[in-house]
Amino acid sequence: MKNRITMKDIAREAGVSVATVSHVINGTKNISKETSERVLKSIEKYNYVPDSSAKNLRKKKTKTAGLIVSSLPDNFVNDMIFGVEERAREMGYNLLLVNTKEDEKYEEESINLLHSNLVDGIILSPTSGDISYLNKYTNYKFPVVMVNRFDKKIKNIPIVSGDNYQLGFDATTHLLRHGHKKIGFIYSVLNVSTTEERLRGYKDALKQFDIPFCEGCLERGYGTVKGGADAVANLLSREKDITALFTQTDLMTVGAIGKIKEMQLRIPDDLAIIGFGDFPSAVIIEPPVTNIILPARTIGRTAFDVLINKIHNPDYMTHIQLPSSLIVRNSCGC
Amino acid sequence: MKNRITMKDIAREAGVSVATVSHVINGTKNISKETSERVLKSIEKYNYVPDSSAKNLRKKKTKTAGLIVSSLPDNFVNDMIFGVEERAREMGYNLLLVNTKEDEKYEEESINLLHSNLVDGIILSPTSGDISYLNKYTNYKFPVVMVNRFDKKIKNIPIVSGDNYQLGFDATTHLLRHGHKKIGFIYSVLNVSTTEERLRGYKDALKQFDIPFCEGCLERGYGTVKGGADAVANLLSREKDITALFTQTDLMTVGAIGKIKEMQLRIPDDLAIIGFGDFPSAVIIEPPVTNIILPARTIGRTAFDVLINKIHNPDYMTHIQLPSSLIVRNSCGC
DNA sequence: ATGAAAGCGCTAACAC
DNA sequence: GTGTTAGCGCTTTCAT
Repeated sequence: MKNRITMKDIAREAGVSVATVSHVINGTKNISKETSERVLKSIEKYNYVPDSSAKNLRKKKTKTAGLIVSSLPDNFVNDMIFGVEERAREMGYNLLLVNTKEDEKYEEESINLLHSNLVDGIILSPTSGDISYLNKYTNYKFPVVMVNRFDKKIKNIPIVSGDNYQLGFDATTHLLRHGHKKIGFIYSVLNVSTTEERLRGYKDALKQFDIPFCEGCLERGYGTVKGGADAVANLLSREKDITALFTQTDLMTVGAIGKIKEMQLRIPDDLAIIGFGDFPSAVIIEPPVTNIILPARTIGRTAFDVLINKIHNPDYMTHIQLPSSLIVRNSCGC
Repeated sequence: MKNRITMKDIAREAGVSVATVSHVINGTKNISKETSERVLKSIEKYNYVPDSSAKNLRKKKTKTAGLIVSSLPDNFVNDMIFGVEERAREMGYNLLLVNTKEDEKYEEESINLLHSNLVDGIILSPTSGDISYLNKYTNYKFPVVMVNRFDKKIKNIPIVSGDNYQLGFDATTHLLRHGHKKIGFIYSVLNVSTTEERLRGYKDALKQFDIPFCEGCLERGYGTVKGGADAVANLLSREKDITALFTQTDLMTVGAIGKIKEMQLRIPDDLAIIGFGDFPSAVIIEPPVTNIILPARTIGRTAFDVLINKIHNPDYMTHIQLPSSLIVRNSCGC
């Protein structure tokens, strides 16, 4: 393995000092055109790229951000990830991706590692566990922003999320307007702001229609197709008079629909359904499925912008809530 | 912003030298139990984490890998990404994710940047463009492995991909066996091994059934739902006697099915379809769609393992081809 | 078993 | 406009 070219080599080759090389690379000082060109030529010739580690050590910045997601990757999460990635590169940052798969311990380990000057800041979509350990980092101003899921108990941490309360309220209201009185709520993770807020919206919508909240209408399942199917089966065997469903992830929505069809129930006549999160095939399913969505890509992009602000100003705070929208198709009864 | 704790601080606190601290952290030398415990205690107390940049500079290794993908992210690519991510973390590596979106120039820039001691190696799913610039890196043994897509022109680069030739052959043969004589082939990127290999398989299958290859049966579209729909419309308006379709990405498959339904054609009676890449809702679509798949997650994981080998041994070479499998449902006519 | 010190490749303050 | 040099925080060789 040939030894790496360093700035010193370039300097020697161009007959200048390393300081000069550094300055022409970074444009940090006026260097005469001739010298500059000579340096550039050597750089070209040797295909030289400044060592990032050395630079990072010296500048105490890495120009990379960490993105830690915890969910089973569904369409929403994937879009959000690519939103972050897209914005990061637009801003000249690299992106370190970590998927904790709801593993709290691994989440803490990851943050600890990234925090070691590996990244300038972290965008975190946390697990449902106890994440108060985060205060350890945010307290002394290591830039962390929460995306999608948030936890108000953590101090000094900006948040970018969807307006999940309104989302829950709107989806439920829509079903209520179609005359449904008993609406199943299928989720995958509890103690997480997304689910909790939607649930709050769901309950408030019920209240507004003077319909009592029924504890048995809540059903938890694994956040996969299979999980959605199982949840529907359980829910329906327990609460026979449910006439509508509100599912919380696109994978579960698909599983739910599969199970409903398998049970020979008709959508939306026997059972109406609204899912959270759009997915490409929603239109071609019979009937086309009504989804309530959040702008995943924008949430990701915005989270990155907020992180940049936080990096530049350690006291920066905000809670941005992006609005949801209902994509009305037919599974809701419309 | 409080100043970062360094090894020096820990050393002072514990009343030892930095060398000792380093050794207890890394277990690189025998340190007496008492000293060791004292050091550990200080580390704990200050929540100290060694600076990664300094460590990387010194060791000339970063324990992070770069993953550069170029495709519009569909189900296959996403699964592959998480396969790489999963394996990376199992092996104690971090993952830098870059999506070039088929932008050749950005791809080259990214590689150049990552190569600057930012990552120990790169897993690349290249654009369709001319990537011979890669030789510049692989020639002097910077570890790069190609995943999914490959280009034999690059020297000294291991490859992990699906067996796309067999995939194309099998999918086409399956359709042929159902009696189809004119099969549309809908793809999104040309000059890329995945498409080219599948096409080669497609042609060979045709040959085996003594059916002449029809140039007009090939249709290119943008790799999205809309792209798939448009491609079908174009294809069908030109070649009216096509009775089966083989689409190359899951998004295009969905778009194609949507368009077919919109045209009031029946699947599989008027038009059979097999798509590449499975997607969660394939089962609940009417009719359930037959897909031919590649083990995306395994491909990702394997690519990472190959990268590790390449990092340890600069001369390591291989071309691993993972087999495809046909998920027979009903859209093919079965 | 522990410590002193060199040096990884770069940036930036300072000198000329 | 250009060069000298200290030092970022760590690992590691060599002493003791």
